[in-house]
Amino acid sequence: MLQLSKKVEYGLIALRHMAMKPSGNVVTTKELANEYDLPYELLAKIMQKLARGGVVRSLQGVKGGYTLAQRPSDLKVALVIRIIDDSKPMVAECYTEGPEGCYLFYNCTIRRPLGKLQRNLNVLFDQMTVQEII
Amino acid sequence: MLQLSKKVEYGLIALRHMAMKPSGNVVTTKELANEYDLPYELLAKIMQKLARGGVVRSLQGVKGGYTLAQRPSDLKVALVIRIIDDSKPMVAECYTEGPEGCYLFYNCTIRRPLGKLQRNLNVLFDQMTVQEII
DNA sequence: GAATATAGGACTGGTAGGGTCGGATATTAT
DNA sequence: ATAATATCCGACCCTACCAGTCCTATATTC
Repeated sequence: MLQLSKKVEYGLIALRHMAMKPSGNVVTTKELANEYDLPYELLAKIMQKLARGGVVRSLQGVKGGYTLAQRPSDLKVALVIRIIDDSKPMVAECYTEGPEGCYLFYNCTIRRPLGKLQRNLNVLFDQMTVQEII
Repeated sequence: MLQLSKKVEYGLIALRHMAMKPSGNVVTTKELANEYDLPYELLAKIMQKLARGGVVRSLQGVKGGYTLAQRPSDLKVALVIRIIDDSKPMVAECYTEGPEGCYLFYNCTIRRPLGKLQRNLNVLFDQMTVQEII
């Protein structure tokens, strides 16, 4: 359906929330889940991914939580998608791999033309930062 | 994963094929399936949808098949997606329905910002025609 | 050491997408 | 007429993926 996954949505909501607080402010998953009524455990996983991806910094322990590891103006939406969904936002899968990825590869007549669309899409996601979604 | 469905891909391949033939040329599903090694029955369904959607004209019977019902330069990729997938290419589902569609609606903080991205995406798909993918 | 936070593996359940099958209908050619 | 060949269309399967849950381990604070 060509649609962002809920995970990405939740991730963006969380990052936006953090971006609106003063820099360095610690936010817990619980707090986020309550505030936006998101499933806690799922959100927790997302935050962990964002932490592994270097987008947020995690602090363990009783006073722990997450802080933004990058300035919102530097944080590209494309990166968030890549981290959470383990993939670039792509129009067709054939843009990742070579001939192995798609049995149509040589027969596929729309790969090249769709590339144009793909590039435009990339630009879109690569330009938009978390700063802009505040 | 934010990716075009295979159905849409197949549909575009078919339409491109037809667009390259002289106008009015009749093409059968069988021919298309053989040429591009696509699953016949699935492609047949897609062609039927395109016919119902007014994108191609169907001719039944032994000498039957499909012809383009619109000039390739008029045929928007967005329309093809809408017809085949029964949906607009959307970033988030909340852009279809009102508050009923999404329980987050009022809490959702990214709807408005994502709208910008959505509009850009719409422009992309609305501008690109089948003519351009030849 | 109790409380509370992240870390992360395992599992479930629903749904949509890709693909298949069977039969009905229309048209042409023999 | 009837055989051949095309679209039409409903029903079905099956697999993969996604959202969501559960449970346990680990780190940190008080």
